[in-house]
Amino acid sequence: MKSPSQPRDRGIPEATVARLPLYLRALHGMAERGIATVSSEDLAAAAGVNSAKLRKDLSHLGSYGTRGVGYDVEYLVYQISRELGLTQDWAVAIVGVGNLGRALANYGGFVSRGFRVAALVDADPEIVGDTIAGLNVEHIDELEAVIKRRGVSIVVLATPAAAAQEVCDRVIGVGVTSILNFAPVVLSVPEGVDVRKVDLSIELQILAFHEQRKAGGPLMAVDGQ
Amino acid sequence: MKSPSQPRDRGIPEATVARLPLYLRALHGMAERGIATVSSEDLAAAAGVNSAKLRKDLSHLGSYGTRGVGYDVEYLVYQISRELGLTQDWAVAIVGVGNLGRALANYGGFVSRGFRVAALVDADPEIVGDTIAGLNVEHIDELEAVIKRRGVSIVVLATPAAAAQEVCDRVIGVGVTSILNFAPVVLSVPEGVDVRKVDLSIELQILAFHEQRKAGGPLMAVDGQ
DNA sequence: GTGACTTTGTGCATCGGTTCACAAAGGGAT
DNA sequence: ATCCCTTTGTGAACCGATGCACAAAGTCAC
Ligand SMILES: NC(=O)c1ccc[n+]([C@@H]2O[C@H](COP(=O)([O-])OP(=O)(O)OC[C@H]3O[C@@H](n4cnc5c(N)ncnc54)[C@H](O)[C@@H]3O)[C@@H](O)[C@H]2O)c1
Ligand SMILES: NC(=O)c1ccc[n+]([C@@H]2O[C@H](COP(=O)([O-])OP(=O)(O)OC[C@H]3O[C@@H](n4cnc5c(N)ncnc54)[C@H](O)[C@@H]3O)[C@@H](O)[C@H]2O)c1
Repeated sequence: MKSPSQPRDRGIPEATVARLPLYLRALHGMAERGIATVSSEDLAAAAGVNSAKLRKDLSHLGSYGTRGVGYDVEYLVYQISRELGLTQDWAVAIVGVGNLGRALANYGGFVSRGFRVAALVDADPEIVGDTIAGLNVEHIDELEAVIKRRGVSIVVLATPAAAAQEVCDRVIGVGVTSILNFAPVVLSVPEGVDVRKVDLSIELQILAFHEQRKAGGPLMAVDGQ
Repeated sequence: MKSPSQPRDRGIPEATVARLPLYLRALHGMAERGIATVSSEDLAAAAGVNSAKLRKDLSHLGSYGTRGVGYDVEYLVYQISRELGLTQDWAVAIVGVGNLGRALANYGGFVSRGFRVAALVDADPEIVGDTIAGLNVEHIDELEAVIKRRGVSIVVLATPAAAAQEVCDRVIGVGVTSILNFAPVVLSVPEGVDVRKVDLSIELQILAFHEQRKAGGPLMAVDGQ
């Protein structure tokens, strides 16, 4: 059923996709330090993963290594970047310019990859019209217009939880299919829309769970229940 | 090999632990709206998961439901909170009080669960001594002293990448074993220390990957390679 | 009390992901 | 040109997580 001339699978496992940015970061560091080639062992160590996993991950993109030598750093950077879609630049809008939205807007780490903050949108008339990180904050009434005008394809939600679903619905209404959500709510979206969530509070709760285990775990049997 | 009187397994799967906070959030919302009992079906919908998964998750904590009825909301809130260690309060230190650290310090969402921001620490003499969110920013030289004095058990790292490993080593040196890392570096830590990382840029890259697939996926075959 | 109905808790098949371990591939020395 | 050494790419076993499907358990109406 499958032509043998097909070099790539065109179906990269989700777990692999999530690690590619890690490899990319490690490779960038190596490129800066003038390292030309790297073995799977070394790259895996730099990315904090097992070397067999790294090799299997990379094998999903194609056969870009040289046996006995390793991987060419520059070439691998290019291949991973292309696979992730970082060879084009992505216009991102941040909706909700409060504590968090502001921090994100001022963050330089986005631009360094192919992401460009193209719009800031808020509902508070006090904030609308301000210039933050060189961008004018636009009114939420303009949401749809701004997204279309600036060619935004990824929306970052940093509004209060109560407003998140409504904003989400509206941006989906104008064709956005990629959303990064910081509000502590489960967004309901139609098929075909990707939502990734970052929830600080959940991370802390997971840490607390393990911390409790480490500290009082074995003791807890005393209460009998 | 296993006593049947043992009510709980004392070995909750990691995937389950990661979802418990989600259930807890949904339950809190229901408690506020005066809902007394809830079925696995409804709770699962509110948390955005499959109901069989929810039931299996909860079954790891014990048998807290009533067949034919569902789960008592208040009781389940208590059981999950206890399991996650949220019945005690956790002192958190934020190291690196820049854009992001400030946003975190001002965020109310921590306190609402059992987390209390107990200390802010930075290296910049311009910032040290300032009061942010009602807390005095302390100097990084005082790091170890502050952690011990305030009983900090969870550290949030919001320094630049270059400083993260050093700060990490130092807090581990005074007994901290739970770290939430925002800096884009792989931290190397000894056995027994938990690190969770939040990396914005990785989330965007994952979204970009899928966005690219949706947009140009089938077209990409044209380049032949 | 009885029977119909609801909903939990879980055994089981399945799936995706991880890890091991090694044959195949290539480079470089002689 | 041949051999040795290094390192990749991957088959296969393993492991944890998911989801189906249903028997067991409990409620509620009468
Ligand atoms: N600050 C943090 O560290 C942090 C951490 C985790 C999660 N969060 C979550 O991120 C979100 C933002 O947090 P924050 O601390 O920046 O809150 P914030 O109150 O400082 O900012 C929210 C901003 O959203 C704007 N807004 C409100 N309704 C809007 C609407 N309908 N459309 C557009 N903008 C609207 C407000 O005017 C405000 O500027 C919240 O959901 C919060 O729970 C924040
Ligand atoms: N701001 C964001 O939205 C964002 C998003 C993703 C990741 N990050 C990461 O989070 C970290 C912080 O980002 P930011 O935007 O707040 O940067 P920032 O430069 O605004 O803040 C960093 C702070 O750390 C302090 N610092 C430097 N060295 C220190 C040391 N050795 N000990 C203690 N404090 C020290 C600095 O004085 C500064 O106040 C960075 O690693 C960044 O890559 C930030």
